[in-house]
Amino acid sequence: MFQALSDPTRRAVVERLSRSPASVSELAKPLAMSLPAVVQHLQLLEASGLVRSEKVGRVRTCRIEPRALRMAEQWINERRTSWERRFDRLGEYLAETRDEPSKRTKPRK
Amino acid sequence: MFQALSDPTRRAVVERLSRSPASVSELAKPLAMSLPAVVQHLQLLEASGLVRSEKVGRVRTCRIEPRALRMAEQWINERRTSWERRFDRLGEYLAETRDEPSKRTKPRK
DNA sequence: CCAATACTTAAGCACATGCTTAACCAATCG
DNA sequence: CGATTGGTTAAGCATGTGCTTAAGTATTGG
Repeated sequence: MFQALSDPTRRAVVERLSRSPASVSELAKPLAMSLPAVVQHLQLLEASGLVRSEKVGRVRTCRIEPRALRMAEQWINERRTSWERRFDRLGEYLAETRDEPSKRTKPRK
Repeated sequence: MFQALSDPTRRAVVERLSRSPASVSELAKPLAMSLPAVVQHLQLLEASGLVRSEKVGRVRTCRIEPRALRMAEQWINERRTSWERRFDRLGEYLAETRDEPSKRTKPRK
């Protein structure tokens, strides 16, 4: 999924789709590349779960899948907050042990 | 930055660093690859701003940079909420126009 | 029905990526 | 000191990625 978001073209597609669903050729229009190239990107986005699409008649309409985005968001959030919590505890520890030399020596185990 | 997060090894490193800072060889230990390979991943992570490191003596200590994570998180969040807001408005529209046939015909243009 | 539209499939190619090994440098340790 | 530890640099290689063009296949408007 991060794999899918790692390409600028695909992020542009996600950005476009975050506004409204669109057909393949609508998505391709602003992108300086051939239509098959765009389709390949869409296949990857769909495989990653970030985009869903369905074909009616001869036009395939693509829309974003917010659940996948939410998962990616959550992964990052967990790592970040995990670190920040640790950082906060360290701050508290430093505050507590300030001017307390007895607690500053040998805090290990 | 998403580029940096697109590799499983690098996500593992971020995961490890989200718990606590670590030296290069500590990071390398659980990874089934040579040390230079790990260093290359670290260089990429550092170039992306996700990780910061400093060398004291002969050991380089790496730590996570939460600001970069926050930015990635925010990018995803914006796209997701943009879509969900649109979705909500559509829901309202449908609710409003329910049982109002005059508004349901020819909404185009 | 015929042609235009909207993709789709397939093959191929250039460059990026993720490794490897070998050789090297600089701090420590005994 | 000389050996070890912790990391760095460089070169090379296999595979992956992001395109391309060419040649399809359905659908649909006139």
